[in-house]
Amino acid sequence: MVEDEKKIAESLRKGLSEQHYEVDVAYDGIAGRKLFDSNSYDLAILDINLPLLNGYELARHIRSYNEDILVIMLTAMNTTEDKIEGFEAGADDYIVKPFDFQELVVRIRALLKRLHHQPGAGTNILRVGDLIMNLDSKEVSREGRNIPLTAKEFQLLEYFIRNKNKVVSRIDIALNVWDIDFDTKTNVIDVYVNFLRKKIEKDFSSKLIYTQVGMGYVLKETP
Amino acid sequence: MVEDEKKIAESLRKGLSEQHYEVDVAYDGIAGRKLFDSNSYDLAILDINLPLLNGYELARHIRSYNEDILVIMLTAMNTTEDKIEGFEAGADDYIVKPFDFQELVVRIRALLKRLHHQPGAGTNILRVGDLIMNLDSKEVSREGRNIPLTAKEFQLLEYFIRNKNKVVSRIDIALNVWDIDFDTKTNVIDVYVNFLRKKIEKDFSSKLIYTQVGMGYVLKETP
DNA sequence: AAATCGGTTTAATTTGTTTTTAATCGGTTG
DNA sequence: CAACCGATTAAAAACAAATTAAACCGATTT
Repeated sequence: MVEDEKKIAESLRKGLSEQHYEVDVAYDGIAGRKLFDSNSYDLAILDINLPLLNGYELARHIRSYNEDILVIMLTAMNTTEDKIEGFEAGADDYIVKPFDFQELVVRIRALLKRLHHQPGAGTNILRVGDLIMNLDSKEVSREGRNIPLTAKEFQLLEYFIRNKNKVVSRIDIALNVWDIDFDTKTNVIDVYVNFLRKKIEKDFSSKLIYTQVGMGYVLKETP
Repeated sequence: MVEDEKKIAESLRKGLSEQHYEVDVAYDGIAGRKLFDSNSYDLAILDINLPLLNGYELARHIRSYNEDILVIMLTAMNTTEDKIEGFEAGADDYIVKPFDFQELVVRIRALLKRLHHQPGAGTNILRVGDLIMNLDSKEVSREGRNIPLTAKEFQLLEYFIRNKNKVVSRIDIALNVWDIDFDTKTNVIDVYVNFLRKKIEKDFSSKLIYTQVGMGYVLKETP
């Protein structure tokens, strides 16, 4: 928590400790930044009007180093513009003072429940944009249209989806989809990528599989 | 969105559509539940005082069926008890009417950014000043603009970044990026440094790669 | 047991991009 | 001012990927 009004800081720290949260407190922006740089936190509660470095800048600093840390802005500044700036700096929530302590606690809980929860963990469905893969029924569809795939095509696509936005090399693919070692002699992978492209891209409006010459392939949604 | 006041529902639907969100609307709790049972949504916006089935119950229904769907309560009920009940029913955010439409939009965005983001999937990112290199997606950007690099250019830049502020000799580069021994006959390195400079410095305000005559090159941020 | 079928792999060709070479230009230094 | 070092450019060579057709393989049918 970074909060320069020591009374508020202390009462919050006490309250949160009682809720079994571990809290470190800094009283100005620079001290807050130091804390974040040398520790590993789940969540940050930031005032905006802080000495030395304001809450927006501190939020941006935290965001640039770690996308996972949750950020709550806690401030008296209550115009919509302030809130928008707060969220743009990377905040996950924005609470206006004065506020009820209980509300802070439930909002913290709501955020933390998302932190270590793997989205999609319960389901056997993978998706990238409008492409949907059902791991149980082994069905794949795009724009609602069903696309029949063979076993190898399905495995390859599953590998791509599980590594979406990440360039995977032919060696990665060979190892994980074909269980073969480094073997330059074959071009099965290229052929299968071509098969997949024909089925999941041809007749559709947007590309999904991109070639990075000399590096591999990457499956990603067109923004 | 489940909202029984048709005027509000319609104006929100219109506004969100303009933000390129796809929105379905129901005007009572049971109709809302039907929508969720037969569709696959990312996010729900729920009023609390709804005919037939109230917002808390609907939120609980959604939660029991899918932990991933984000839920925003949007209601005139503004006591702390109401909020706590909303969050306990599984809400991710709670907005009190009347509210500014812009605030709703940024809060939706803040939630959605968490939805498909794999926490802990520590993104492999290197940065020097405003230059950002993503080792997973193999993307490089400066000042937010994307800069496509070829495989060798990428490897060379990665080597520079990993040795930032350090003068690296051509021999170092040859050894680490080209896997070749000291071979005066070639000038590939000079050519590639030139390629890089064209892509990451030309059209940008500051230099990054400096030549140390007789010693090598150094990548550093201009202070 | 042969023929067929779907799926997988190999091989060869075409196409496109990247990498390397080599020659020239330009500035700095002894 | 010439020798040297690096920058720049264009063209050649090398390489990587896309595409196509045909061969192969195993399961199933005839």
